[in-house]
Amino acid sequence: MAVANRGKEVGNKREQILHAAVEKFLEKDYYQVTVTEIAELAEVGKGTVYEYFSSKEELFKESFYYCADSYLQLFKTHFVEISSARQTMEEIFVKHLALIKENRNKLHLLFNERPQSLQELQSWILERRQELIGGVTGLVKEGIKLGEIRPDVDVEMAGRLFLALNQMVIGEMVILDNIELEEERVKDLLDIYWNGIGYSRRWQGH
Amino acid sequence: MAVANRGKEVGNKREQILHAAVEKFLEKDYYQVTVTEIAELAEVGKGTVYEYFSSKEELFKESFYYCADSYLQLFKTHFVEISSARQTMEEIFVKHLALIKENRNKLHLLFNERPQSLQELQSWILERRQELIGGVTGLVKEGIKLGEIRPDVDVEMAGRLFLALNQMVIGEMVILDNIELEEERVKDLLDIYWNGIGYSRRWQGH
Amino acid sequence: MAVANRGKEVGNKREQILHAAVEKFLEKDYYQVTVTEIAELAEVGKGTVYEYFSSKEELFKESFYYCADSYLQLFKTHFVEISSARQTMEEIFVKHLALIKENRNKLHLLFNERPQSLQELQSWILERRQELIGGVTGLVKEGIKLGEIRPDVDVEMAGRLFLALNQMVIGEMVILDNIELEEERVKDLLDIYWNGIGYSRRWQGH
Amino acid sequence: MAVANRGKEVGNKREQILHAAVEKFLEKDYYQVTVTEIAELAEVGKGTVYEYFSSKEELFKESFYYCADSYLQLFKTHFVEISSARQTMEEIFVKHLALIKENRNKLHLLFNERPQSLQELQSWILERRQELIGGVTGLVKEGIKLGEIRPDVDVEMAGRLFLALNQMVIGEMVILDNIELEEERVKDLLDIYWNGIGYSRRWQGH
DNA sequence: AATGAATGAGTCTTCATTCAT
DNA sequence: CATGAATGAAGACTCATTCAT
Repeated sequence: MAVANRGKEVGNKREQILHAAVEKFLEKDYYQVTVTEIAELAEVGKGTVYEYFSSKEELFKESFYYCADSYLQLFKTHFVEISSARQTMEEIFVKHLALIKENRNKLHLLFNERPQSLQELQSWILERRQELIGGVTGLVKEGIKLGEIRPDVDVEMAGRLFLALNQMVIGEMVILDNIELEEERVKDLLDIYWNGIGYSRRWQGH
Repeated sequence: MAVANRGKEVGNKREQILHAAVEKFLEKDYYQVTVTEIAELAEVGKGTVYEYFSSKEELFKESFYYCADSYLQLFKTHFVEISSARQTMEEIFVKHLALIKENRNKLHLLFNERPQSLQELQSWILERRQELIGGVTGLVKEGIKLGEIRPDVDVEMAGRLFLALNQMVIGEMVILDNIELEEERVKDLLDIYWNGIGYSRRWQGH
Repeated sequence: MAVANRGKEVGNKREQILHAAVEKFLEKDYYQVTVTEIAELAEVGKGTVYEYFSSKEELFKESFYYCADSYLQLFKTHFVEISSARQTMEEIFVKHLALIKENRNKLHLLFNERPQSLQELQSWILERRQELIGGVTGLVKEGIKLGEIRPDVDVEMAGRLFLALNQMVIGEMVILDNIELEEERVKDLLDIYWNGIGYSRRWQGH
Repeated sequence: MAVANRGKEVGNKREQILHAAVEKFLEKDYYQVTVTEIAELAEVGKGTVYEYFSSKEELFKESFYYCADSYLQLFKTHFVEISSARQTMEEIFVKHLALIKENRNKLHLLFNERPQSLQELQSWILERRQELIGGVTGLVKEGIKLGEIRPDVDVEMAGRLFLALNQMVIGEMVILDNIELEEERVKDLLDIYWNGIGYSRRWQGH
């Protein structure tokens, strides 16, 4: 018994269950995952799940928060002390790609079907989203201050578009996962975002 | 008359049910909508639903296809005989916005979570998506030929980004529906797409 | 239309339906046959079935009677004017075998699952059975009178056993249909019935 | 005690359900018995039935096997170490009769109509039947070796007929249950089987 | 007479949750 | 704390029967 428990901390069981839940919710729909299944994978009794989580919905929410965390962190750590908007965006973008490659699964959960009935979760997502938008919009403003971004740009739209860009990459790789985006091509996306696709004087000059 | 009506009647019942289904599926999860509920809304017997649709899954698929149709048409009608890529994109973009305003609901279904278990549906969506990507990529190529778009752009990425742009608008308006995008601001998005956000010489010249 | 109807009599529809029903009930359980199925095979509308038969149960009963008829006839025609019990039994036995070979299907219905709820049918079967038993018992009595059958035999048991013999052949061939009984071997059965299996003086004498 | 009881308890619930199922299936058709009904009779929740049996079909099969067991045992225990075929057959026959009187109900299930759709069950029955036939055929062969049975008899047919004899008794008593066979008369059947009904020299000598 | 669209009662089965041990 | 046997509400689906045309 001691051996079996080696390395396991207090609060261990809760985590076992949470991990099992995440694994299952990544694999299948909320509705297609059964509590029994999770309990089995976590190697605990079905009743034990209810010792730590009040319901299947709660368990899903916690799983979702758990998976969302690293994703949100990625952005947040870049919203402070910017020396260059362009560079920061590139960093976010590249790390984003790396994160996806590493955690393809974890992210999947974020975009899987989730029960609309979990109103609390929906609100949470909206709030986080507002935070993100606020963050990237701030980034754009900073870029304008720094003279990197043209001052007539609609800062909020620009921010939202940057998010959309990032999420597009997720869409391609995680949801549809039928494409293996190379870093090069992904950077092209950012280039388009920065320079536009239009053939202006700038390019004519070449 | 009898003959003409018989056909209509049949179509009517089927449509009644389909409309009811769409309405319900817009309101709730696939799994949270019951066939009984749909039958009641359609004001037909439960068994009648099964006269026209072989299963709940089929009913959902048909609902989805029904809602997807106008959306897909929007793009497809613009993929032929282009005189200007910029103008075409603007047209698509504006009509897209109009469509959203008119059919907020129908579109909602397209972007709602859908059960991954409906594998056939997933494939259908992927295929349609590939078509769309092909279409917009073609549009970009055309733009290059016409000298509107810079030739060094990654055409596929540019195409995908255009799609992402459009879908972003949906995301903002339909899914989150917490914002009432004005046409002006939406056009700003397209401007960013075309000219980029970067402060290049072009802007410095002003 | 005239061509399609050629050879069809009045009362035709009823027979079409009955034949279709028999065919279906031979193929599958009462409960696994649907009225729709029968109507389709009979090439009539579902409602038409109910014009001629008041219910599915009634339709089954009629099908059963129809199939039972030829079987019962076989015996009945031999219960009159007997010159030799042994010979009559052989005749019945051989014809029985022939009937089975010809109508394997029709007989199948008689032994297929039938809804116990059809009390009326159960009674009918019991009555017919009593008739048969009466008949064969009479045959045995006749045999005794004619000096062919030993007078100390329990006539009713002997009669019932003769029936069992016949039904065994059906059991082997129709229900289990995993054996192709040759006429020779079947006659051996009758021989056993007539002479017993015991090694009595009779045989010792050889 | 706890351990011993736990096992018993589990067995008990399963048996409760099985007994209830047998009772119901004896009473009515497979298709006319509902799982709810069985659960009620067993005094357990509907869901509990599915804890112990994966489906209604499975429950029926188990009920059938349960009922078939004692019947099959009866024969099997007599297929070893025979000193007299005649005596063994009599023993089987008499015990068969006793078994019927005791377990009229359980046996009923065996000879009730059963849904042909339960293919697995049909196979099982055929296999058991082959075993029985093999057994009784062996018995006949033994009888020939022992000089009790005439050597020119078709052993398989003789075996099958012996089975038919036994089943006839069931048929008369259990299925039709309109007759209360006395042991005497039943033995007469065996006598016919052994000595035949024919009036040979043997009898003329009396 | 003939039809077949419409119906809804009735079934099996699943699974989140509870609670006695 | 931990368990898992027991539960029953809920839902998809079938099909005999009816009835308007």
